[in-house]
Amino acid sequence: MATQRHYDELARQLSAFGAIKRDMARILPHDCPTGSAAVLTLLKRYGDMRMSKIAELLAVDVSVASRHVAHVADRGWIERHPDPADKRSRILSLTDKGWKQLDVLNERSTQLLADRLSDWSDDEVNQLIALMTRLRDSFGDCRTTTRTPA
Amino acid sequence: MATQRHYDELARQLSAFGAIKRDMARILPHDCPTGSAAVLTLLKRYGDMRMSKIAELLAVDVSVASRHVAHVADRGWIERHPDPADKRSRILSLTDKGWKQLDVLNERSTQLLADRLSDWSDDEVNQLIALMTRLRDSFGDCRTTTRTPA
DNA sequence: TATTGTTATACTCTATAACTATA
DNA sequence: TATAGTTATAGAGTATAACAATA
Repeated sequence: MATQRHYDELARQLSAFGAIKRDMARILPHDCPTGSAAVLTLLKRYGDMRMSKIAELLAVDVSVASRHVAHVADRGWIERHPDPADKRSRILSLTDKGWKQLDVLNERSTQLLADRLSDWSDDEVNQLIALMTRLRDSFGDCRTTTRTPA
Repeated sequence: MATQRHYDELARQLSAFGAIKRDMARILPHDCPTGSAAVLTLLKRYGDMRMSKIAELLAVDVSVASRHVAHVADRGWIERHPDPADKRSRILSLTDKGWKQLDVLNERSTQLLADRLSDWSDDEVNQLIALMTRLRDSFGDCRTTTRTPA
């Protein structure tokens, strides 16, 4: 349990983090915005999956995931195969073009981070990753939170 | 200098952080979106300042800051006084209504964080804040980064 | 009836560019 | 001529709700 002062500071850091995300977004090819990149990255990391799983991992509504997926499918980076076990569902999988696109993304993000984090040690990066992971866990499935009225 | 694997993981955490920010946004009054809340919070923290300073602290373009500021000014939460020393400029300051709005924001965000971070120690929160602050410093003024073409 | 996924609509945030007023 | 700030426009991300197809 932390103090009020800490909450203020954390809220401020969270708010200011947008600038970092925008910095990362600026290096993306302009036909591959952050939503598309996120879909490709998840498929690379976790393998084939269905729409609903993508939405869960992105922590967005299924309708949002559907849009991002449609965009990368239009570019030929993934394919949507009907699930034999449930014809309502579609299984997403990376194409060869998708893997090539991932190489581009990977090269660019690595270059950016190598530049920005040139004076960070392995250990520091590990600590940050660990704490960020824990924070995400603590927030859990955020989408269920009820919006407070004015 | 960290390894490729670390970069991947950090990029993933950064991407997934949006869910946390959206969770925080959901508790806001609907006439006070994140941009407005950020302006009020900065004025509370750093005191009166001009437009350009707000934009710098938010790490957004001045046009964006101008919109957020106009919104909170329309609600009567801040006032824009002409700067006697430079009539092009305007100095922003919180009104009594603004301070009351900040009380509301503070209560809500504290409640949310107290819930989400109930099992975090003071020390852990401090570590996270320190590392996030350092990360922001490492990225510096992100807005100058050149966009890469497709 | 319930669930998977798509689409239409609306809102927030953001950057670029054109513009006004002042330095 | 350069700078502070405003506004119009456009693009990306998101959520809600209505809908189609299938379970």
